[in-house]
Amino acid sequence: MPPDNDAPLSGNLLLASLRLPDQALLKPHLELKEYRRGDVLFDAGEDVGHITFPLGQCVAALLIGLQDGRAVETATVGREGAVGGVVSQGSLPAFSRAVVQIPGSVLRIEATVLQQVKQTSPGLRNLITRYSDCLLAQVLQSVACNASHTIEARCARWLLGLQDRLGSDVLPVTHEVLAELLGVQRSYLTRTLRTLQQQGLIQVRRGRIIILSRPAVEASACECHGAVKRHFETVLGAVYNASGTLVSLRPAQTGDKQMCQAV
Amino acid sequence: MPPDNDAPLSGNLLLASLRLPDQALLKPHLELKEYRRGDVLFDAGEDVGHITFPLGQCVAALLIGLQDGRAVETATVGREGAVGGVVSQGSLPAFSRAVVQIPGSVLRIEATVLQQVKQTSPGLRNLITRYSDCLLAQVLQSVACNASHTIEARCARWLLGLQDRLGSDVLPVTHEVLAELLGVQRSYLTRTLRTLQQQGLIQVRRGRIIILSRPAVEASACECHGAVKRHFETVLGAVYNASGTLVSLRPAQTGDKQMCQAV
DNA sequence: AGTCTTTTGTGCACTTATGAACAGACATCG
DNA sequence: CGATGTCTGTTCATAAGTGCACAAAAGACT
Repeated sequence: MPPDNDAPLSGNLLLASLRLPDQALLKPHLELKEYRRGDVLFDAGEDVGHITFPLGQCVAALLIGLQDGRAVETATVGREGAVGGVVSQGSLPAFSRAVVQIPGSVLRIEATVLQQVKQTSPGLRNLITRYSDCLLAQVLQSVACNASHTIEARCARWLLGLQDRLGSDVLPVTHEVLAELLGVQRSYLTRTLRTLQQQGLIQVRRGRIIILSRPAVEASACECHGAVKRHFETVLGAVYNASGTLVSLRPAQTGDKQMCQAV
Repeated sequence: MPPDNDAPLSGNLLLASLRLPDQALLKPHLELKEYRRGDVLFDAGEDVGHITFPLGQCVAALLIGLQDGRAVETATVGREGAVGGVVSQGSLPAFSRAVVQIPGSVLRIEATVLQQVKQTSPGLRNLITRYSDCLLAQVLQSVACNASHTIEARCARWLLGLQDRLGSDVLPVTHEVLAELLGVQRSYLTRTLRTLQQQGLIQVRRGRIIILSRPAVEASACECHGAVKRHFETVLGAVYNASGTLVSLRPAQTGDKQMCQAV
């Protein structure tokens, strides 16, 4: 696996937000890979060898497997983030499984190498800390969401989240897959989607869900999507376009450095 | 708030697991405080000024407030952990609210000071990173748990978690409070507790729940409590006594250092 | 075209949980 | 002691979601 020096760092918003010198530090170590739906980046209990940065439309999910065989999604990660030892720094066994949901390409770097580069780059340390905080926020919100909100609201929330990451109205997921991720019954989810369709919010097609009116979907969704989005804005300087899609992260600022000098 | 140099570091398992030189670094900056039930350590959106280490039986909860006024618990933290910018390093606005659930004393340190001390102590950096990972694990598991498990199972899980932290069979909580934390209806929770009592697992008293048979409660609980406990064991070297209570964390090891040199 | 597989739609019995209301029990404090 | 406030027990109607079974539709493949 020879490092790919033409790696398109700009395809991942975290990497793109780094200053050029920091990007240059990482570039020689980044490896470009393709993944297909269902590919497992790492499994619970395994050592996380690499940090993976999804590019473009690629989306991965962090899953927690339960005894009854189900595997519930705890976080979604697209080109706005990274997967693998983000918090644990890659040196601890993973608690969750990471699975590719929407196929695409990624850049990845060996966890140990990333640690070394971090030593020399306050900007990188700062960025990863801020992203860690956003990842935690996402998960925290989901705890409350799953405890309190209806399947309809959670489903709408999930659709918005995927749209943000894909930048497309056409979401390539089956009812089956979505039901599993949400941890609910497939047949009930079908009915829920049907309801949303009848209200004109979405269109259900075999293997894909098409968002017709994002504002209407937002109205059906719980507040959780918005709450997490806001945290991404304040902490990572996330910028969204008119249709709600995440387009960039604010580059690291001088003031930020201070935060992570010690880290 | 003059530093308290007689601070009983041993009352918090994280602090106690530090080597003596690291403890000495922190000691002059630690402030001993008392908290009562309901005291708010910080609120969502606020800057987190301090990292707080609960001592003895003191327990705090991280809450996510929802639009309908409810506030659901996303994590419980007792003497095994710390609250406040654990992941964000205290330099970012909090996403959750931290509220004292079981009164008691804590040690706390200013976030900026902790950052400075971390610069000089690999052992401390390592410890906090490992704890961060465990905190995340706890939250990840709760996402799946809230999506999939019945209130009865989740309630039993919660009772076990509190017992671990208190080291006592008598849990001082009202139905009202517990229902709010779990994000469920109080009247239904009362029924659930009644069921558990009829099975001889617990005893319900005004303002407290008494665990009669821990093994039986474990059997009623979902796997989530065990899964998180196991992660604490592997990552923090948590040690439990015969009755299941968390008694200590493995001191930092030489090999661990490597992990966080960069951080 | 026809066959096969995957995905979606729907029916039905049943369980889990909500929401609201109210009575009774307990504790505490003057 | 009696008054008061907080907790707990229970009821009832209703909503939300499960679990299973099977039919119908949409693609995919010869």
